[in-house]
Amino acid sequence: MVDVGKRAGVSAMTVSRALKGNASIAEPTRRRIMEAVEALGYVLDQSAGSLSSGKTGFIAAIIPSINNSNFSETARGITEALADTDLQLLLGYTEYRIDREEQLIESMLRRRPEGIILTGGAHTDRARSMLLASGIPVVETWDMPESPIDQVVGFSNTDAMDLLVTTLADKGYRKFGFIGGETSLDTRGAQRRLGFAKALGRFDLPFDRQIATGVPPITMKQGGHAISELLQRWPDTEVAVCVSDLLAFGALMECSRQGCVVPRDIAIAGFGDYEIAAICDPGITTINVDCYGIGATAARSLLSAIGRQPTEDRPNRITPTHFHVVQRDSA
Amino acid sequence: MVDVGKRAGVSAMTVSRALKGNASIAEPTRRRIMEAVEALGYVLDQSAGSLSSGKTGFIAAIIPSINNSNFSETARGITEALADTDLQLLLGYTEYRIDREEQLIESMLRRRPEGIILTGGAHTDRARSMLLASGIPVVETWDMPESPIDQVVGFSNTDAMDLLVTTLADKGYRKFGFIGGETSLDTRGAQRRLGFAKALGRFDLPFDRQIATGVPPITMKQGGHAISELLQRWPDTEVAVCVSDLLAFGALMECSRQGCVVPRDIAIAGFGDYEIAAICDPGITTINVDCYGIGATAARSLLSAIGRQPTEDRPNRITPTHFHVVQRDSA
DNA sequence: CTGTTAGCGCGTTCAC
DNA sequence: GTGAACGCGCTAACAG
Repeated sequence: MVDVGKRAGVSAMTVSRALKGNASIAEPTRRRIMEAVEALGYVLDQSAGSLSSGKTGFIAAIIPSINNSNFSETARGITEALADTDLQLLLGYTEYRIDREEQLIESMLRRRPEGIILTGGAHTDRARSMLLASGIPVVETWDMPESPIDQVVGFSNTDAMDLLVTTLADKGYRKFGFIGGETSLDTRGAQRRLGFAKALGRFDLPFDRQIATGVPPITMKQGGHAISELLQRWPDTEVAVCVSDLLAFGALMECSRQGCVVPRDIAIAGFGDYEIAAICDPGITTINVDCYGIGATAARSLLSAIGRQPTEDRPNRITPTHFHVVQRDSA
Repeated sequence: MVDVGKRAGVSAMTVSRALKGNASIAEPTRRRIMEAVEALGYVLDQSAGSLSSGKTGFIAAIIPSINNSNFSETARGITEALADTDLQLLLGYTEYRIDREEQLIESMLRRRPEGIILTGGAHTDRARSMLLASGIPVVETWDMPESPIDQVVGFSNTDAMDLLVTTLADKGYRKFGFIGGETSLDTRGAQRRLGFAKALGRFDLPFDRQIATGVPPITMKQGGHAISELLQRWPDTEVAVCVSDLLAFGALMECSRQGCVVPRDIAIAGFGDYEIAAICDPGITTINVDCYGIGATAARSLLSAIGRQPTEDRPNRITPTHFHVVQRDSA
């Protein structure tokens, strides 16, 4: 930067101001500086700038998996909301492991992000205390935690699944099966399972037809195995409710292979409203949870919290996001 | 850090050494320091550390879309390869826009990454010169560029598609259709289209049955529209070759809705070997391109280049990655 | 509008 | 095995 200054005949300070753009610089000076910058191929060193200014320009976000379009949509929402700012997204993924989340939080905190967005409300104690000690705003998403760390932008997975099952029961289904993963690792899955039981409980229907199929990430393939197992153990099941559309799709295809017609022989429902749910034949009845909106809203909340946003409306600590049933042909 | 030192009765310097772990510290001292760190919830400030040491600990990677499992697998490969190092991934996505790539490269270069991984070989001139000026190792992936910037880990999209089409022609198909996107934006798609024409040219078969369906990201839905258009314009088409499995799947489902049986009435082939290609019914014949391996190899090449890896074998500037046809029932 | 001074929080280097 | 001085490249604050 000093070199650039020399070449343009000004001090490093003036170069800094010209590059930031928000200070007043004489037009000719500015032009000379820009030319020097071009000629030297100079790019600002933000690590040094952050140290000096105390602002790193980072927002950290942690999602369970990068390879799941529900969560990557949330990441897209965050990115878009940050587009007009000079903030940069530091993205990490946990592969659904809470211990990896803790590591990730620590390594991100080392970069001194100005805010952090998490997925879910389940964290290790150490993670919680590091976040608290950091003093930066935190947004938990995709959940309605009982004891939030700071802000929340999400929905109750239990309520959402409850709504879906209630809708199906209202349509006349009585013999429900549930296909999910090992609950220990997939906290959102566990909550959905709870919603399944809760809804059926209200209808005085049994909710013991449950298949647990491996640890997250849950794959389409597991859906195929699970539906076979479900139908083998309880052949008269009327509807299989899956913890995600990916599982539902795998189940659907397995049925197709076995010559079992959906929804005539068995109905199938999913969760998440992935692209595939709308495209496959029959389309999958599911819950849409506005993944993109969760990310965009979480990012905007963070921006208000760090005073980078005109704070149109006072950001609530808890922002519930919308979800709704999408009726298609599979159930 | 000074505070931690005070609490433990040592200088900040000793704290720094204790936290890095590679220096020799008396065990009792070390324990006192660690206790103080815990008590204060202290987390190292890496921006300051980088400035001082000249190492930021960042590796930058840019992919077209986070919401495409081929590319997110590559990102996973990179992450895994970095797992045993103290390097952190700075991930960005361009939404398939070369101008966004340029912006992204600039904002990443500001963070002074120690290496950078790009997708594809098409970049703006300014992007190229910034990368060159930065002096850091660059790896281009998912392509075989004619004039590489530095290292390359990838394959020829043209050759891969050529192989697929040749395989299909060998099986007896003669009337080929092609479904892709607007070539201007999707460079890899354009190369695949070229491979399609090249292979058919060798067989003296016509390659004019081509549908272009919108700009990337190409969705499953577009596959449905495209196959309808293809069959309307050229009803006797025997096989529809799609630029990606997502398109192929959309086409497959549209056929299913129209009561058109695959592969009896029309065969369909894809590209990328996405999870869905193996699960759907019928399974999609496609090209597997080892997405994960591309990422892992690219990251390892970078590690050697920056001397963070024992450089087992001299990293070649050009590392071709493997691809192969996966035969399933759709074609 | 532009320059000067000081210091961000660490790691490097050298001394003890 | 530990401490002190110094500087990384930049920007905040204050002059002029």
